[in-house]
Amino acid sequence: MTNRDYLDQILAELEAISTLDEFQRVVRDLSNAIEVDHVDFLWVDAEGKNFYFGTHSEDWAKRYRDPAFVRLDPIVTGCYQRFHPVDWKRLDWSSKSARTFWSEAHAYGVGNQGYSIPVRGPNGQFALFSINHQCEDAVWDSFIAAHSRELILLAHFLNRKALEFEPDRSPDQRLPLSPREVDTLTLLAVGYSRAQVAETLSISEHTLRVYIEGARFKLGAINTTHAIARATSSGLIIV
Amino acid sequence: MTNRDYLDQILAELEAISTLDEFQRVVRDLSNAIEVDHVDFLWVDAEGKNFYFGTHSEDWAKRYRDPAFVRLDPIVTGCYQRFHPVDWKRLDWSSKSARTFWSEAHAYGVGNQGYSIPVRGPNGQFALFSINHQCEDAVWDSFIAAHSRELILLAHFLNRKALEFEPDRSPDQRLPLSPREVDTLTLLAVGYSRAQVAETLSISEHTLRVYIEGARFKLGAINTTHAIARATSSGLIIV
DNA sequence: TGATACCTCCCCAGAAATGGGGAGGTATAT
DNA sequence: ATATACCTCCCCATTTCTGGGGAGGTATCA
Repeated sequence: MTNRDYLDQILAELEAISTLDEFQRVVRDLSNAIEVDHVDFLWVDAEGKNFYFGTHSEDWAKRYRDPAFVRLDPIVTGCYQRFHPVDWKRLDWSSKSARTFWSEAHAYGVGNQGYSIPVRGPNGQFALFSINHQCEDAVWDSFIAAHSRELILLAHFLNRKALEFEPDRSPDQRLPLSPREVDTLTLLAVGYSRAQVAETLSISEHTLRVYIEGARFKLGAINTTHAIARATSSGLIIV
Repeated sequence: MTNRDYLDQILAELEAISTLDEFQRVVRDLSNAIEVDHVDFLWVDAEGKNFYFGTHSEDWAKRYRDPAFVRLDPIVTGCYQRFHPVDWKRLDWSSKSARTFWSEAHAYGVGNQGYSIPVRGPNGQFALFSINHQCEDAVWDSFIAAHSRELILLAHFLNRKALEFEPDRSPDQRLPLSPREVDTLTLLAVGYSRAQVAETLSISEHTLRVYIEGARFKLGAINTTHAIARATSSGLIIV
């Protein structure tokens, strides 16, 4: 990573990838390119399924493929609601479970320094690109200061690539909601009852039902709650 | 943008910003740095409120501050569900409303070439960084090929900065949902009725109600639908 | 050890949502 | 010009959700 052209080469290599195996290989090679002990890449798709690999041991990786386990990791939970890249030192390690997790990670060979970059996709997909190393704070801090931009770009490209492996849920393949259907769902999503929505939109409640049912059908939802969940999580309505 | 150190300088400048005015100024200066006719930055926060500025005319900008208007722009709608940066030429301009929009944009001084980069925040925040220019296709294509990485990084940093101006909705300030509450909401979000959820979780429907009400309270939601909308859009549950 | 939060169970009545079926008027696109 | 999608209105019976109130056992954190 000392030479910037090296980054260009990695990104070009990443663009060219077409299989998951190649993807894994490129990610693993990153630890040499970046010159850190470990890198890993966690990706949670729109359905909540996990996808993980890196240079850590296979035992450790296996645990990350369990969605329930992942949510125990303070690093993941710490980054999930955030946007900025995070140095692991800055996370909250005060709780007992967090410290347990940390010592367990150590046992699996995870080093003392880490830096994670969260990136997100359009339907709530979540990618976390992390680098991990064993060294002193000062060394690490200056390393991060020097390379954070390259790392961000890498995280961005890794996420983009991961998205290509997701089954297609593009908007073109969905029936688009009509304006009234969007209005209806939007108001329902902010807690209005059907009567209130009908009044707000100045239409009869009967008419309203037509929209709700239309939206349910288009979204493949079996009830209103389901429709709201689908519409919000796919960005069709904004709450 | 010919010199890469220039990018570093811009990013450093961006980091140091603390007011919206400075932010606007830096964004506008980008058109010189990147050497294009126009740049603009649209940002939709977690509540759906818009935030827009750039080098386009104030009249044009005014329209973008209306959330309803923004959703008419084929560029915005085209990027909203996507992840990759998009060249405007590749968008769907076939519909009449899209063409109307385009000719109107021209009347406001928008050039023929454009490139937009969508980036997202943890709670569904959406940023769209666009550059716009008047030139021939070949010139534009090679320009984009040369600079797409810098532009992506810029979009990323602009979004990060914009998030700093958002009122704090960090997870720390929210009451966390209990595991059972998450289970409950998750199953409701996939369309289960209360009876089905109770059966799935092997608890009584009465108990289930306690969780639903607990979750509603914590999310500040006035009914279940509202709670689902909040939970999905803030990533507390994954659908 | 005490506070706090979590999980679990129960009743009842009123309010709201759902399912199914039918129909006319208006834009817009091909 | 014709098809397609959208917007609007209406009834009835059944299922589902909501509001309010009460209570005991367990884990965790300070």
